[in-house]
Amino acid sequence: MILSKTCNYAIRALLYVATRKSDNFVPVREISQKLDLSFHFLSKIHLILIQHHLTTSSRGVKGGVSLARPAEDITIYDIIEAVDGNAMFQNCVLGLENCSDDHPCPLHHSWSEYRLNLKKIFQEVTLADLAEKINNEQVRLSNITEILD
Amino acid sequence: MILSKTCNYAIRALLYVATRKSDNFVPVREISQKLDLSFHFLSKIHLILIQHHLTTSSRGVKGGVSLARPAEDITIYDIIEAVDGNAMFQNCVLGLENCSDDHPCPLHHSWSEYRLNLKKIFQEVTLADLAEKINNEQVRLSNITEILD
DNA sequence: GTAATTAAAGATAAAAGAGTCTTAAATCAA
DNA sequence: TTGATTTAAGACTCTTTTATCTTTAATTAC
Ligand code: SF4
Ligand code: SF4
Repeated sequence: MILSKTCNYAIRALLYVATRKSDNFVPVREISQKLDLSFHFLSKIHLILIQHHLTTSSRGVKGGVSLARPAEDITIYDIIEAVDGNAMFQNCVLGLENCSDDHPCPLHHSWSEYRLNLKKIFQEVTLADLAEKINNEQVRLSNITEILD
Repeated sequence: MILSKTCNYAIRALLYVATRKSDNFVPVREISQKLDLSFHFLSKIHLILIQHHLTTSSRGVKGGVSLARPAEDITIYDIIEAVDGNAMFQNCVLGLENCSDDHPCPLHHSWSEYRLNLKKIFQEVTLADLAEKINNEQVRLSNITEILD
C-alpha cells in the first residue's frame, strides 16, 4: 500500500469530521464508532493531527476534535505529509543514492515526473471536495454499510 | 516508501547479477558482499525470486543464482509483483471500498490513471536497461563507494 | 463545588516486517 | 568416496507498525 494504515485512518477520520460540517467539536468516540475503528488508536492518530495543526481539540463535555481550518483549505497531501512524511515524494523508487538529473538511470525521468505528479494529485484534492462526494453518497468512508446515520 | 526493503534488495541483487553478464551462476555470498547486504537475508529473498521463476539456482561448488531469462525480458515490474504483490497497482489509495468508475470520488480519476501509469513505468524498464546504465557508471547499486570491483 | 464527559499521555501487547542463525541437502572437485 | 562449497529450509530474534488498556487532566453542566 502506498499509504500507511495510520494515514488511511487519519484521512477517513478527517473526512468524517468534514462531512459533519457543524462548528461543534466531534468526539473521537463518535468517529471511531461510525468508522468502525479502534477508539484508542484513533485518539493517538488525532494527537499527530493536532500537533501538525490540522485539527484543534477540546476536552470535557461537548469536547472533541474539529478542523483547524476550513475543509476547503486542507488537502489530502497535508494529511499524508503530517502522518507519513514526505519521503515518498522525494526518494528514489529503488532506494538508490547518488543519482541526479545529470546522471539519470532509465527509471529516473519517468519516476521523478511521476513522483511530482503524485504529489500534485494529493495537493489538488481537499477535504471539502471529498466530503461533498460522500454526502452525495457516491463514495463511502467505511466498509460497513450504515455509516453516516 | 513505495517499495518494501525486501523488494529494493531484490531489485538491486538482480541488477548486480545482470551486470555480471556471465553465463555462470553468481553466489549469493558474492552479491551480499558487493551490495553490503546481509547474506542470509538475501538468501531468503532469492527463494522468493526462484519460486517466481525470475531466477534459477544451483547448489554446490560453482553454484549460485542466475537469471531465468535474458535481462532484456525481466522488467522491474516482474520483480515488484513477485516480492510485494500487485495490490499497489489495484487498490484504492484511501483504502476505501465500493468505488468504481461509475461513482468516482474526486480522487478516483487521477488516481486510477496514476496507478496505471505507475505500472507502466515499471513495466517499461528492464534489468538490461538499468544494468547498462550501471556499467556506464551513471548510477550505482550501493551506498558504499567501491561496488563493482 | 461535584459529577459527568472527553481528550492527553503513556504503558503494554499483538502482528508484521526485517534480519540472523543453524542444520540439511545438493553439487562439484580431487 | 571424501571434503569443500553453496543453496534450501526453517527456527529464531529484533524492530517497527498497529492496536489496546489505564491513568491523568481539562471542560462543561448542574
Ligand atoms: S536516477 Fe532516479 S530512478 Fe534511477 S536510481 Fe536515481 S533517483 Fe532512482
Ligand atoms: S473513487 Fe477511486 S480514489 Fe475514490 S475512494 Fe474509490 S478507488 Fe479510491
